[in-house]
Amino acid sequence: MPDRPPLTRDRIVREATRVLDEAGADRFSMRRLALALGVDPMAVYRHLPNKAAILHEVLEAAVAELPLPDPGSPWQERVGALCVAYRDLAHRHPGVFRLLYPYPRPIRAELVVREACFAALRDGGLAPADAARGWPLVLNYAAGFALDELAGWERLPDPGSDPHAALLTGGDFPETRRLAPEMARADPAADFAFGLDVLLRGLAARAGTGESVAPAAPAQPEGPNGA
Amino acid sequence: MPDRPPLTRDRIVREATRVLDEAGADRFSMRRLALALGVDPMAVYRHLPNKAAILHEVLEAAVAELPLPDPGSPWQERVGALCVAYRDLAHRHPGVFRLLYPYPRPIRAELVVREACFAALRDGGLAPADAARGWPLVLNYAAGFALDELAGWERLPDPGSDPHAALLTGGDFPETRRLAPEMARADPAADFAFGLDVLLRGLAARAGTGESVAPAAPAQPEGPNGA
DNA sequence: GGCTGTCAGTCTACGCCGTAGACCGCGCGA
DNA sequence: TCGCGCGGTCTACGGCGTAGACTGACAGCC
Repeated sequence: MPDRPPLTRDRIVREATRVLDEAGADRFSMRRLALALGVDPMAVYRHLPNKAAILHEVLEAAVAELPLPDPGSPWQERVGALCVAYRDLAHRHPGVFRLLYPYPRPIRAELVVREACFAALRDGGLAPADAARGWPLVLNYAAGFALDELAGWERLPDPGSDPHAALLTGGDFPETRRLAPEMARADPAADFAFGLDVLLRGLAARAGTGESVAPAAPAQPEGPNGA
Repeated sequence: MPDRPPLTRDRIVREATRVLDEAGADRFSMRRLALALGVDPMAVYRHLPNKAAILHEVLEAAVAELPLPDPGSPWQERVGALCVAYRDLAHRHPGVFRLLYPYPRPIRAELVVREACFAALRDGGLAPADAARGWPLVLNYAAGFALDELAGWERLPDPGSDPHAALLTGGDFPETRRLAPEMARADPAADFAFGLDVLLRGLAARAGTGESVAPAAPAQPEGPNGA
């Protein structure tokens, strides 16, 4: 093993990201990672305690890549920018993103993204409780959309076609059949814009009313309520 | 191995569902399933070709459990009922649901659910293209919300607390800190209703305009919301 | 020089995993 | 009676994550 750059936590995380994106999560193994690093599988354990820790660091690093919206721009633009950032991340790191989305543990780097989202929603006039609820709403939209896109790419070929089309022949699905041409006309950008538009319209409408769904128990006499 | 009920595809799928929900996806193995069935691991292969096929059938069976909304009720109620059905499914089959959501292959049983959703959205006055786009929007909302809930339960204890709270101590997150009490007041039902409300308001507003984002070709510079 | 400790990386081995392929006993039609 | 297919079993292979012992290079100190 001549003149190989020394193993570092950073190099491991970067290489793991690459392997994950190129090979997919289920083909990612310690042995494969070590091979890519030109190193014995056990060498990695000098720097990170186990496979789970490696994956966690990969996710942290990926989320840390997310650009934050300009706090000076209007709140809708900021929410939109966050969604776009998530979608771009999914395109850049598909393997990582598929791990990230249903990931059960909290990610440190996500805090700043959340903070930006909260601030935008508050500026949009949402009551505190609704701003708190808005974050998963926005995140889930962007992430879910991106995951659908990734699944579609994976499916190939004929990217525009409806994945269920082949199954349609049996049953009785008039609406689905009617909408098939719409779905075949793949325009992810327009689709994404549609969902974002619906979300923002909904949030704006909600902010307009000034109301909030009453919390379960009136235990707490409601803190800072007015914007 | 005395007087054991005969192995059938159905029994395998049912037992696999149970094991998956109780042990989680990463502890689900052919050997564990076979043990639960009281049978040699290889016996299962007489009925289903491999592990992936078993998981696929488990997902099909789970999705087939989804109740369909009453086609006579108003469209908003129907969309809401679909979301609730997905959430209930997640509660009933957490292990399965975690597999279901980012699942890349199409599920036959989902066709009827999609059909119901399309019909509701069309009845809500959405243009065909938007009805097609609305389905993933609605599904992703319900599924994403349910996944968040599952992750929260898994995390335990102190279910109401913000998972990031412990990480907050370091940085500067005024909005997050301000909303912390809101987030600690866990009321999933109200949270779910909020998101649904936002979604339905957005969809209704969108239907009201009668407009639809133009499909790719005529290079309309931007949708109603430039990102 | 030798002695010691530390650090980076390697080697071996264990117990899991999915599943290919040979095998076995039984019931049934001929 | 025979043969055969069907349901189930056994053995084995290659790959997995990682514990634990090991090796060599180097630093500090006498």
